[in-house]
Amino acid sequence: MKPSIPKGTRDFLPGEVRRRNYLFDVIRKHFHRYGYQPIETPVMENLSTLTGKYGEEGDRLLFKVLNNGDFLSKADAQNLADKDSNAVLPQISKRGLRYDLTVPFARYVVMHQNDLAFPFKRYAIAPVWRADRPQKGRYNEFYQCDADVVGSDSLLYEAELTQLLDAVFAELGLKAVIRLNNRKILAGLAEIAGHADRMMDITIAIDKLDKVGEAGVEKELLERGVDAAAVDVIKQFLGVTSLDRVAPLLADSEIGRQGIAELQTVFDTVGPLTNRLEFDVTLARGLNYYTGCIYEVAVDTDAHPNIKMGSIAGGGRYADLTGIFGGRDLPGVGISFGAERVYDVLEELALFPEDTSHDLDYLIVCLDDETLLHGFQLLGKLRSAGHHVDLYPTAAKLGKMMKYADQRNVPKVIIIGSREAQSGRYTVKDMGSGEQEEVEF
RNA sequence: GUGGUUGUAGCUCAGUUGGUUAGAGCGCUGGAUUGUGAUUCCAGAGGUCGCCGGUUCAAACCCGGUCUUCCACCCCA
Repeated sequence: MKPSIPKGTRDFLPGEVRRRNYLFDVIRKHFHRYGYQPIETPVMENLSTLTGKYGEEGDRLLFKVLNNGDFLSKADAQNLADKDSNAVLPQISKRGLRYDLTVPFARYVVMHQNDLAFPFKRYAIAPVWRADRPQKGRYNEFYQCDADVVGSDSLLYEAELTQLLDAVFAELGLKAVIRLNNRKILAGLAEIAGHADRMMDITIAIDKLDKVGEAGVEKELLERGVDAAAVDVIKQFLGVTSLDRVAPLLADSEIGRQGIAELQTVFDTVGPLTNRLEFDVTLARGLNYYTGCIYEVAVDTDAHPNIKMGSIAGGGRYADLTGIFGGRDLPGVGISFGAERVYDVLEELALFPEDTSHDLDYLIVCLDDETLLHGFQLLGKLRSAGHHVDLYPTAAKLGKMMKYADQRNVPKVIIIGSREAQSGRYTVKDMGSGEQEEVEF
């Protein structure tokens, strides 16, 4: 049988894992520096925890785990006969793989609220699963790197998370654009347009501006049942890129003014950044639990032209996530790095540091059985001194061993023959330059 | 979930209107070189043409199904 792995999943070679770890380490370091604490939750949650939190579309993309045992005997015979998947599903599956890290976090906060000090700041770097159709930069299993804080509605956290996003991309050497908006501005926009109840339809449509253009947005709005007069109002907002200019448009909306004020506070407090920070009224973000500021980060195509990649990080504030699980209604705000996409971009731009290309400092090779034992002893000595060292385990032909060293990308090879074993002066070859010198350890 | 696309050696890909024995480059193995990889030269091994079925005297090639890849939607990191 031919081995394979499920669609949308991947194996990683050692070099890829080193580069991924570098990326995770950078992100983790900054999470830690900003005072976020690590937590862990199961990869499986009860399906009841997950369903209904991501909208109808999200429910479809949840991976369901089949119950154990004779699960079909407990399913309703009529539902089975009708092949009614939706009706049978809850009878045969009570668990599912997590779809993101935020909803499990909300569940976690409610379950452990008496053990946590609020505001509670946590981070998690872990895989999530979505039964989406795979594309480039889009997998069924992928890692998210989340930092969230619950238990405070201070806008300083919005500013802090903006700084955190900025700091991570600055260290990675990736020029990014951090785009900011506020759901309250979108609510205000919908209100001004006379469709306060249609905010979702409106935001989904205007979110596509950069993709389909103004005419495309107009078409989509009309298709979604927004009348022509409202479309004209909405169009006024589309080209606006500054808060000052959008404020007068929202003067008659209480919630709109609130959104403006919140964003203004964030812009005023965030301080100097390495990357660009922009207000973008067309930024919507799908997850419907966001209620306040929303973030999205993209590669800065001025600095890195030819990079085609969707958003590489995102986040936002949610007012009522824990309420769903019956806890105190704690406000929260968080961000998430799309590790896979950031990885792909770093790879494409060759931004990974050189030292992620190898794992060893030295490889020891020995020319005969007598010196092999000598090599093994040197191996232990160098390892004790903190070096990353490996030994070729037999006395093979030197050419073969050098080739192995080359494949493992070892920077230096220590060659031990009878000459070296006797003198204690080892021949060390620099694989980059090809030069050799004699060294005593 | 909808529509399309891809699959041939370890990798990247050729392969004519269906016609004998399916090729190349890189990689791999061995040798030139029993103390030198990456560079040079020589030789060799390696393929159920994704899988299942159908059409045909004959299928890598045509048809159906299925899996996979990538793309556009939907949605999203």
